Amino acid sequence: MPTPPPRTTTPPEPVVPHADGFAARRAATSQQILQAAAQVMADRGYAGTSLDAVAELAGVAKGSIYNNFGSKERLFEALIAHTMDRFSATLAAAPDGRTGAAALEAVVSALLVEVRDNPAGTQLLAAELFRMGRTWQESLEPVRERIVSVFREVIAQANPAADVSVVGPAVFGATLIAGLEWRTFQPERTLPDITGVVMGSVRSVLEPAG
Amino acid sequence: MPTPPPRTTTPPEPVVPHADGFAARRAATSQQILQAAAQVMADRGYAGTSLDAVAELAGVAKGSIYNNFGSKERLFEALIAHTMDRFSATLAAAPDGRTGAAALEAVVSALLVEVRDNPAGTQLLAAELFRMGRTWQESLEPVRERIVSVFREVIAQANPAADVSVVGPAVFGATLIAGLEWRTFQPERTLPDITGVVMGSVRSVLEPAG
DNA sequence: GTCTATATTTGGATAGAC
DNA sequence: GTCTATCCAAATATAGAC
Repeated sequence: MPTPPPRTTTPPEPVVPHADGFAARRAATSQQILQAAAQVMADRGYAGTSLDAVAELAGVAKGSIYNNFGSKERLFEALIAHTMDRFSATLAAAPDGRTGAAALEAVVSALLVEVRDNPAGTQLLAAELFRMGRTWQESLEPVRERIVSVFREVIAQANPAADVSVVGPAVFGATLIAGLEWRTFQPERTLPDITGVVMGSVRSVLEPAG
Repeated sequence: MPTPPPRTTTPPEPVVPHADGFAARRAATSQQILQAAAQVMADRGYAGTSLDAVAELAGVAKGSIYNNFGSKERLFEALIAHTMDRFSATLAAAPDGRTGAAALEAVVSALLVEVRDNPAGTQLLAAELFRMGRTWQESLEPVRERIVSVFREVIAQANPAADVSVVGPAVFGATLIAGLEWRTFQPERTLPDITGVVMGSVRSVLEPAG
């Protein structure tokens, strides 16, 4: 490949996303970088993502990534933390006082909403979550644990006899995979529709035994 | 890192795995490379795996990888194909004439057996399966489809009213995630035990409606 | 057809201008 | 604090001996 032509993206333009006054303009580039990183890493995974690609998509120089995050690994950790804040907050708050089947349905629906509305974050999580090598185990295991624990707890509350250490992950997996399939192959279907089908598939976890 | 000491692995030894006569010695190094690639890629993923690491683990020179597979991408494709042969053959053959709940239980159990006995292949598949970028979509989408279709078909046979396009992936996801959790955190539990818990979680897919 | 170099490219990280 | 330019390690791929 020859020398790439000096990119024509308006260079000095200050890029004010939504001029809302004064303070909230500070970490504008950080947000752009995070968003771009989420997109690229969702496609190619952590190792497969080059910071050149992130910088190009974010519309910033590669040096800015280092000024804002220090290293590729710390960028990834910041991205995971950012994604997790949204995930865990949404899932943990979903029951909102409900109990039993209603609580489980709320959690299932909340996860499906994330799959639909935050596809980059969801796919990054799904793809990296299964890497069990000691490399990421430290930074990703707590993430998996926090998500699964929401399912475990709501199921345990609804059915104290349930074997939540296996059933919790099972319901989580059913929701996640069904959600990915929904978003990819049947996006025209509605959230209540898919929620109902998933709940219908796993509703026996709330019943005594088989 | 200084010059690595000239590796002490017995260099010229012909490495005859199981001297069984004549013909079946041909692709010995290919098998070693595939097995090593499965192990390393399960930990680090495709992009995170260096051919140096594969060559070292396989006990062959890096040049041999190129003689046998041509490129890193073609090695990965061969590995996926190899893993898929085992997966799809096992899952598709699992029902073995059974119908209804017994057929579904056989498929669930067969997937759990793979998770237990073929951890490298399972994790590679799980980790790479969720990458939706057009990069791997072409080579991995058929893989996902073949696996999910086994679940869809056995459920459709057992319960014609089931919404298999969503329920199939849901049961697959429940089994896969529960199996990974089993293998990682509770390996002391037995296969029939886990199979029973998973089946108990999703048994309602075989019933009329909720 | 497997090994030991070596070539070439990619990509993480840094230095210094502005 | 963002950019351009550069360094350097790592990794894909190739050449050629044996």
